Amino acid sequence: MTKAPLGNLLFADAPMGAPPAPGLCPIRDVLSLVGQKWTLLILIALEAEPRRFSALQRAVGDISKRMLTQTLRDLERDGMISREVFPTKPPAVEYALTDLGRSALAPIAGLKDWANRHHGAIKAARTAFDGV
Amino acid sequence: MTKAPLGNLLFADAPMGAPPAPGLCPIRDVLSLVGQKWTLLILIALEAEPRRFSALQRAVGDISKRMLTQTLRDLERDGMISREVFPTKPPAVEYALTDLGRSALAPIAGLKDWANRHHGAIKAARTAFDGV
DNA sequence: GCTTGGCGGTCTACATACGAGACCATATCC
DNA sequence: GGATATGGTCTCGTATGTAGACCGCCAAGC
Repeated sequence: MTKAPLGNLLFADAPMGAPPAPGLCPIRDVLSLVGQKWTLLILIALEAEPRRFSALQRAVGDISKRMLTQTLRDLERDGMISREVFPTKPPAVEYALTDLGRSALAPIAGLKDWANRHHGAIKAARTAFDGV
Repeated sequence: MTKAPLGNLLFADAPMGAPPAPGLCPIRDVLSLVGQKWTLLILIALEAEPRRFSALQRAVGDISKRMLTQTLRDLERDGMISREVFPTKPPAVEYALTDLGRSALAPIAGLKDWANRHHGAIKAARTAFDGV
């Protein structure tokens, strides 16, 4: 019973026994998105209002175009944001949160709260550990 | 006012204007831990009871000793788990969740719930996107 | 005509993260 | 002596993440 490796089920309700196929474990899937460096930042930047490519880059500040493009693609692929192209003279591209993307902000806020509450403890633990 | 790049504050309450120093942004810090491949798996494996090194490796299933060691070190450094060595003949080492580590399981559960609820939508969006 | 600058990206190069497996010292079992 | 188990470290090669230069298009300035 407990013989099936955790890696296959990843504390989700996925079937056991199978090799760790992609898409098998919800949490793993979601984390591989959320865990990326810029994902959350972009979601937050879009929370208030839709933004265009360059506006996003300016808002985030230190992200390269390459990473911005890639992260936006990933988010779009997962249905978290929408991408709309306006055929203006210099073509404008606007990105906006979808309902799915907006719904993700709630659990993320929970994580953010935890982070803010316990960040001091983490930093203290780190200092103590490194000081040894 | 909105001139300070988001990257510096990372939607947390960190002071603005400074370069993105490590440890400045709680969320970034926490995510760099949680976003690692094995971190959550190990926290989950330790949720029920403390475990020894080899027991952890067997529980997770497909993790190498190298990654197990490294992830455990990181978790210990951040005060999420404790490490206790028993001077038995073949020395035994037991890992357990600290209070801090245990407190992190709550927000993680929130994320897990969201993942389970919306994983279908994400997979559908992915299929649609890839099918284009 | 020529340059300069913004827009929305792609392409190339490097650093880090990850994975597979050898190796170590000790001790027990057969 | 050989196999097994303990808790690791070390080296190597590969996958992935990240940054920075580059590109074609168009508009404005001169």
